[in-house]
Amino acid sequence: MYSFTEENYLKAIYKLSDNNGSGVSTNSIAENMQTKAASVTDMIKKLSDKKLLKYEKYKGVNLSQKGKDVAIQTIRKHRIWEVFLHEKLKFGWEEVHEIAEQLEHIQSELLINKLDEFLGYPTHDPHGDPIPGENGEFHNNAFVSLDTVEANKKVILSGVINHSVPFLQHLKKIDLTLGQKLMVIEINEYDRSLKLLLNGKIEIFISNEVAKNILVK
Amino acid sequence: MYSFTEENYLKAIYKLSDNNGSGVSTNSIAENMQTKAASVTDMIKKLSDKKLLKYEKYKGVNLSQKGKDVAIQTIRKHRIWEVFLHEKLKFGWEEVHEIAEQLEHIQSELLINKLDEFLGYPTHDPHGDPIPGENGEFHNNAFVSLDTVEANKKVILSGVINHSVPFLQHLKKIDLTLGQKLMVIEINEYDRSLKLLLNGKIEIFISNEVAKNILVK
DNA sequence: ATATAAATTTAGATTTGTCTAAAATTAATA
DNA sequence: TATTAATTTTAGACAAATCTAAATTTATAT
Ligand SMILES: [Mn+2]
Ligand SMILES: [Mn+2]
Ligand SMILES: [Mn+2]
Ligand SMILES: [Mn+2]
Repeated sequence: MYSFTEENYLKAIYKLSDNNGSGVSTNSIAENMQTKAASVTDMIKKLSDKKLLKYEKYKGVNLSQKGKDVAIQTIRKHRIWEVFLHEKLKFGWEEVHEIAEQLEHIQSELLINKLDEFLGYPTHDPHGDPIPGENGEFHNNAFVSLDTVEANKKVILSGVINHSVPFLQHLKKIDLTLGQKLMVIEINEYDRSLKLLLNGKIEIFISNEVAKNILVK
Repeated sequence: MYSFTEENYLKAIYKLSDNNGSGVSTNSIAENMQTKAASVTDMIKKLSDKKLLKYEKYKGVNLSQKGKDVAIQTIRKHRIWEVFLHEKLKFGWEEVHEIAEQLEHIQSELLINKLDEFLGYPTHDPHGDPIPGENGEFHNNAFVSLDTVEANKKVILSGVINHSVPFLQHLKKIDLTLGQKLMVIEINEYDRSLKLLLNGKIEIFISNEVAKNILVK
């Protein structure tokens, strides 16, 4: 139905939309897609012709309902594939994104629904991001970032805000993985760094910078 | 590394090669790929420049070792994905090919090897075709077509020669599925049609045309 | 051996997606 | 407000893959 490139543009524009009604700028899309502004202008003209977004010269773009639908379905496919790669094929959570970038463009609704069933209808991907349903509905995840959690409360590591490979590798290195049970046992007032208890056993220290980027429930 | 189109051309040429040293003709490639001869000429020039095949004007093409390697790895990916779709996602054997045509182009050696491991290193795809190993080695399957099997010998349905969707749907309709235990209990001399016993229970009749296209072991 | 037919290649165009450099518009600043 | 700066769009080109129509080469038939 839609090309790889079209799906990637729609996904990028969707992620850059703040729902403030303000159009997404050409430059921000170009930066996000690692391409040039001129290429973006060319492409948004095509997407506009196909009624996937509304485009006003020099004013940026806004996705139409149709455009949002395609973007959300692409995100759904991406995140379901990430779950498969992590849960079934045992890829690290820092490895799944790149491969899912390819798999998200496979065209078969039946495939993604059967895969969803095979995985037991997961609600979140390995980074803690919610997986939209078949009809595009998002259920809000009530995750909070670890730096806001009070001391001596048991929580479960459920996601990350920073998705970068270096950050994910760092978490892996200090044994902070998805599903990990943990408790804040000390909060240093000075720099808001934390002492954590993992699985009721090991104690580790993390900086506030790291804590801000960890989601727990 | 190589584009979808390049992989598809190499796969088609590989399948059309008879190993007689005789070049694969432009027209046969065009027919196989559902494209025009002129497009084939354009593409084989590019593949020749990349040393993936040897091309002599008006004389057809022969894959180089490099070209064969790419073709075989693409076939490997295709067949492993078919096993996944059939075994894990419960797609019918008439449905897997089309989706595998897309999945075979996903680029990640690690992915296909982890998938291979996840599936328990399958040796054959859902149509009974052998899956080449990581280094391209084919192990010969010793399957025989059902019309050559003598009466009262127990065999297992292990593959098909005709891969067409209508043929596979017909087999499904008459309960002939992969792994089915069966025995020839009567061979009609007149038209070489067969009476079969399925799972030691049900008796069915099949024509010689059907029997010729079924592989058993 | 010539003529006709079939297969193959070339010439020239098209579509998709990209780019650089230049022009036009909008935003920022003095 | 006038000038400069930043953003965005256009113009023109390019690579990949495809096509149609015409030219060329090879095969077949008289
Ligand atoms: Mn991702
Ligand atoms: Mn993710
Ligand atoms: Mn197949
Ligand atoms: Mn197959």
